[in-house]
Amino acid sequence: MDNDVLRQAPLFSGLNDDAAASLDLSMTSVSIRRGETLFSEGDEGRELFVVTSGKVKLGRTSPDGRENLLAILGPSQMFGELSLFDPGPRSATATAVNDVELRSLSHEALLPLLGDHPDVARALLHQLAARLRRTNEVVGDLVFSDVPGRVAKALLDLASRFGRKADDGIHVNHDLTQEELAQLVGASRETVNKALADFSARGWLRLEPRSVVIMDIDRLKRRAR
Amino acid sequence: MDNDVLRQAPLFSGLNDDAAASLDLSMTSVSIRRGETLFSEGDEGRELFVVTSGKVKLGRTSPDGRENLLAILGPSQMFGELSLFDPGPRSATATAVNDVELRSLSHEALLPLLGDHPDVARALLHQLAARLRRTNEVVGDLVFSDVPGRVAKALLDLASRFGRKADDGIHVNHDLTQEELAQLVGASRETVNKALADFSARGWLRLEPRSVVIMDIDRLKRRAR
DNA sequence: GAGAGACTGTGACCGGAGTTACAGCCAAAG
DNA sequence: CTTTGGCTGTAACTCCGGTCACAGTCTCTC
Repeated sequence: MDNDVLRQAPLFSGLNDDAAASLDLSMTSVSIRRGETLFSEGDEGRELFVVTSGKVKLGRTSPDGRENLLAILGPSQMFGELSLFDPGPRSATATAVNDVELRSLSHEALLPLLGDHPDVARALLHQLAARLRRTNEVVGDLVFSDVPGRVAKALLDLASRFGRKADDGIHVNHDLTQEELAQLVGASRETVNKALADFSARGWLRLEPRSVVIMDIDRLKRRAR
Repeated sequence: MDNDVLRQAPLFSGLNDDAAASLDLSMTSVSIRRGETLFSEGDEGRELFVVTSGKVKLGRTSPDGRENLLAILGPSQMFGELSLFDPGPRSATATAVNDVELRSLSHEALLPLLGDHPDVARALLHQLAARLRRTNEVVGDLVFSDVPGRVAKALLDLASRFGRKADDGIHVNHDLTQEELAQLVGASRETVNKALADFSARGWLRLEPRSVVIMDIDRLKRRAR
């Protein structure tokens, strides 16, 4: 198995090398380009995906066409498993944020693993529990925090996953438009723009297209909670 | 095993009678009264609970003391499993809404089951996936719906779980104060009261203390989405 | 059955954030 | 190079819903 990124995915965490290699063989590769969608809300589909490179956004659309992003997923992260454990149509749409490489695993290939490798079951339960915790926190933020607070929090989350330290600050190439960032925090594009402009005016960060450089992470953290 | 309610809990769904009976033996009973709390956010604790009678609310408190309810749980429902699969302090506070009977299962007693009974693992994955789906929907509602819409939706949910059909409508004894209902939908008590008063004025429902009678469920459904 | 405390019902006020409306800007396409 | 379309930056206007402030009602205790 030639892929470190894949090996770090929670799905593989309980497997020895042999089992991992054999699981890898039963997966297939997919690649999609920025803006293309992998599956849509309402689709049938029983595969699970692991990102090997690039970023994917998971979103839902309201009856009147507005969109809300549930998550931005990067390398090693898994998605699409809900329709697998809780059979039913896909509950969100998966779209490439930039060019993306994925590995996909079918329902049929995964189920036997659960019996043979209890550690896989445990890893998946762990994964879902962690996601549920995180989502509960998002609910709390929507209820308690104002938009600038949620923007700050989203930036910190993106920074922790995609940020790279440099002399002039933490470079976060999130690849998201402000529109997408707004959908991620559940606010309008304009309001998010003003929050960012404000943070920038205070010297907490520098704005760049589809990217920010965080210069004062402590202030940002304080604004977030 | 003398308890049908327990037998319907997802935790037991993959077990034969013997296995269920033996699992039951390793659980202990707990009972608490209205207002008492079972565990609090931040506590250590590695047990999982199943409600056998009554209702429990799961809530989180913001730094400045405001509260948000994640769920109202009734008979056969399970909670507290997050700290079990994703070790860490409890992420919510569990409080009795009325007098409650519970069965509790420790970490140590559950883990071996996962290996021995793959169906249990599958049932739990199913359960968590369903919860995650539901929670994602709550996020969508917070972003897209106004307060009356969320109130309508909450009432419909409570009705589907605790409602009883009668000649004059669906009686929903939710046992929640309007304050608690407000915390459940993420709004202020006053705004929720006004939404309820409005629904009542339109003849969609009748208000009773800690309870409502839904008279026009279709209108309510239309208002909800 | 009187008083206290909790819950419900309503109004006045005000601020945060959505909506609308443009004006730059940049990158890709021709 | 120019044009076009997508993205970013700002301002004016409006309104939903939170806060504050009471009044009315119900229930439980003494």
